[in-house]
Amino acid sequence: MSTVTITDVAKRVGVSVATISRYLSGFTVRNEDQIRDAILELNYRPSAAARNLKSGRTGIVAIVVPDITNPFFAAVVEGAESAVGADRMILLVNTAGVREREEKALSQLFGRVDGIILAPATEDQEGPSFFSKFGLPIVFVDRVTEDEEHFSTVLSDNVKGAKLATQSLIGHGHSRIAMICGPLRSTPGKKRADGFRQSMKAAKLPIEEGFFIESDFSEAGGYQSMTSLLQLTTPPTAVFTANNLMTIGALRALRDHGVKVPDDISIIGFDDLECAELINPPISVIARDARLQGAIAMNQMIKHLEDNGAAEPEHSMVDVQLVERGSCAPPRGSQKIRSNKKDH
Amino acid sequence: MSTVTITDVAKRVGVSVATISRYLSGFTVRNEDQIRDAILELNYRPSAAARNLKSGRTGIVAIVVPDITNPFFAAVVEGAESAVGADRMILLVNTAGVREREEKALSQLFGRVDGIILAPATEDQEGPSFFSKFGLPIVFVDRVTEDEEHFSTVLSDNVKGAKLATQSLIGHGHSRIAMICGPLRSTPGKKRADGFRQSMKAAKLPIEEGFFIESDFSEAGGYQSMTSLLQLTTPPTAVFTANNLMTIGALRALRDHGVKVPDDISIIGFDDLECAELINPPISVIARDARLQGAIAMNQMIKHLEDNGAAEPEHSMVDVQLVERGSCAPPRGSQKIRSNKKDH
DNA sequence: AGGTTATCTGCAATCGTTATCAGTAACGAT
DNA sequence: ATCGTTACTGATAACGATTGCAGATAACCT
Repeated sequence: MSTVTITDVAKRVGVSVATISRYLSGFTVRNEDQIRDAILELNYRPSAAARNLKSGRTGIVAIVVPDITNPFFAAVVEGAESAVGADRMILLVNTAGVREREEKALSQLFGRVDGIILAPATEDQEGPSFFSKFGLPIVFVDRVTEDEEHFSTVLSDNVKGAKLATQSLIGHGHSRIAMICGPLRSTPGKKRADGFRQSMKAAKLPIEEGFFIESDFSEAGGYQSMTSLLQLTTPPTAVFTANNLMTIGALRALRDHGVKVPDDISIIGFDDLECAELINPPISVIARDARLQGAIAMNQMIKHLEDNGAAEPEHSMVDVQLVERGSCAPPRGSQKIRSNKKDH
Repeated sequence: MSTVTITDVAKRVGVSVATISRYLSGFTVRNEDQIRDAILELNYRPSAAARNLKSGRTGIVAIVVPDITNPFFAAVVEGAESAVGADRMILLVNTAGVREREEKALSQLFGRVDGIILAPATEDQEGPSFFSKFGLPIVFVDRVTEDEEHFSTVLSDNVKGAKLATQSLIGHGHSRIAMICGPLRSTPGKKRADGFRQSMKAAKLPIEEGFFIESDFSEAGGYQSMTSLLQLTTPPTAVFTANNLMTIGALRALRDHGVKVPDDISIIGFDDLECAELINPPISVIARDARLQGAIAMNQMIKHLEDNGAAEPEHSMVDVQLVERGSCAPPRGSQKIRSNKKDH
C-alpha cells in the first residue's frame, strides 16, 4: 500500500534523491546497478502526478468525440492513436452529442492534458474567445471555427462529397431527389447540405416540399426521416443520406416498408459502411479516410506541442471519393440515357 | 501564457491562498463574491496536476482495449463512459492487439489513473503477480485471471453462447460444422472453442480435419479462414464464426467465391453486427449487451475507488442470446426434420 | 464586562519529482 | 605542488495545491 517514492530508493542505495532522478532521466551515475536493483526490489514507479506538476506537461492528448460507437469517430480515434507515439497517451471523451457534457469536459480537461483534438457535436454559438481562453492547443476535426488563424483544422471535403453524391443520383436520371441531412448547426451538416443544394441548383432541379430533412446523424433519425419521406404522397425516387448511421437507419426503414433498392428508390450515403458490400444491393457511398483524419490531427497536435505552442496553425483537407456499388439506378420506368451533365 | 495560479487569485483578492483553496472546496469564506470575480477575471483554473500530487488521486479511469474500431469494444467503452459520472474521466488505450503495447501502456498508466478496466488482447502467461504489483484497482472485461479473488471481472457467457450457436446449426440438421475461432490464448477464444467442442461432442458429431481454425478475431483473419475452408475437398455445410469482425470477413469470402448463404452454407456469428438485418440473408448471431458490460465494469471500478480499495472483488456475468435471422438453414439436399436434440 | 463558543483566517508543512547550484574527487598537464 | 578539466554528487528550492494548527475575530451568553 505504502507508495514507494524516489526517496525510498535513494535511502536504500545510500545516495541522494537527485542521483536517482538523474539515473531515471538517463544520465550516467555511479551506482547504476544498485539503483536498478533497488528500483526493481522496491517496485518503484515514478509518480506521474509529481512529474506533471514539475514539468507542466502531462503527456496526454484529449480527443473529444460525440459518439465513439459511430465507426467514423472510432476510426478517427484509432488514427490518432496510431500517430500518438510512445511517450504520449490519449484521453477519450465521449460527449454523447450533448453540448453540456462537451463544455463540462473541456473545463475538466484543463491541466490534465497538453492539448485537445475536438470533433464536433453541435458547435452552436460559442465565439472564438471560448476556445482562446483555454490556452491549450486545439485541433478541430471536421469543424470550422470563426478564427481560423488560431487553431489547426482537419477537414474533409464535405461540399465535394455531397456534390459527388447528388451528381451521381442526377446522373442516373433522377430529378426527384431528397436529402436526409445532419444538424445544420454542425459543419458537416451544413457543408453537405450546401453541396447538395449547389448540385441541385446547377442541374436546375427543384428541391421539392418535404424533400430536405434536417435530422441528427443518428440511426433513429435516419429511420424516422426515411419513414416520413415514404409517407409523402409522391415520395422521392432517390435519397442522399448525410452520414453512415442515417444511411443504416434509412435502409432499415426501406426494408420495413418493403421498398426495394434500387428498383423503387436509389440511395447513396456519406461515409462508408463496414458492411456496405455485403448488403443487397451493395450500398454506394461517399468514402473518406477517417483514420487518416485522426492521424493528421494528432500529427498537427504533436507539432504544436513540440514547437511549444509556436507552430503555425495548419489547415488540412482530406479528399472524398465516390464509391459506386449498386444502390443507385435509373428511376423506375425511366428510359433516360445516362446524362453526363456536370455542375461547374 | 503565464499560468494563473491560486496565488495570483489570493493576491488579487488580498487574502491567503488557503482561503481561496477553501472557497474552491466549498467551505464558506468571507469574501466569496470578490473571490468569484477574481477567478473569473483572471480566468483561473485549478491545476489538476497539483491536486493529483496532494491527493494521490487523478479522477481518471483507464480503459484498455485491443481495437476501438471493433464495434464491440466501442460499445464497451461507451457503456463505461455512460457510467463514469461527472467527476471522473476515461483514458483510452488502444493496444492494437499488440501485447508489447499493452504492457508499455500499463506501466505508463501508473500514477496517471486511479484504476484500469482491462479488456484482453492476448493475455498469455503473465502470472497474478504481474497485476498485483500494480497496486491499482483493475477490472477485467471478458478475461479471466488466475487469481480471481484479487480482481473483479465482467464476463459474458461465452461457453453458453458458443453452445447456442453450435446447437442451432446442429438443430438445422448440420453435421459437418466448422468453427473459425479466435486466439486460444484469450479467454473469449478459449471459451467459445470450449462451447463449440462441448456441443459437438454432446451431439456425437466429429470435428473434421481442418474444420477448426484458430484465427485472430480480425476481418482479414475471418476472410482467410473461410477461404481455406472453402478450399477443402469437402467444405463444411455450416460455420460458426467466433466474433463480429471474422463474421464479416467470412461473409466477404463467401461472396467473393460465389457461395450462397444459407443455400450452400449456413453461418452464425458471435456478437451482433450493426447491419446484420440488412444483409441478405439477415445474419443470425449470438448477441450480448456490450454497453452493459462496460457499464458494469465501470460501476465495479467506482465501487473499488470509493471504498478506497477495500471493496470485495465482484464477478459479473452477462447473458447471451441467440438471434435467429436467416443465415442458417438445413444443409443442401437434406430432408432432415428439425431435431430438438440438446446437449445438457 | 468577561467568558465561552463558533467561525473564519493565515502560516507553514506536505505531496514526489526535477533543476539549479555549489561543491568534491580524480586525473593529466603545467 | 598547483591548476584546469572532467564527471559526478548532494542539498535545496521550486511546481501549485491542500490541510493541521494556532491565532484572530465576531457572536453569543450569563
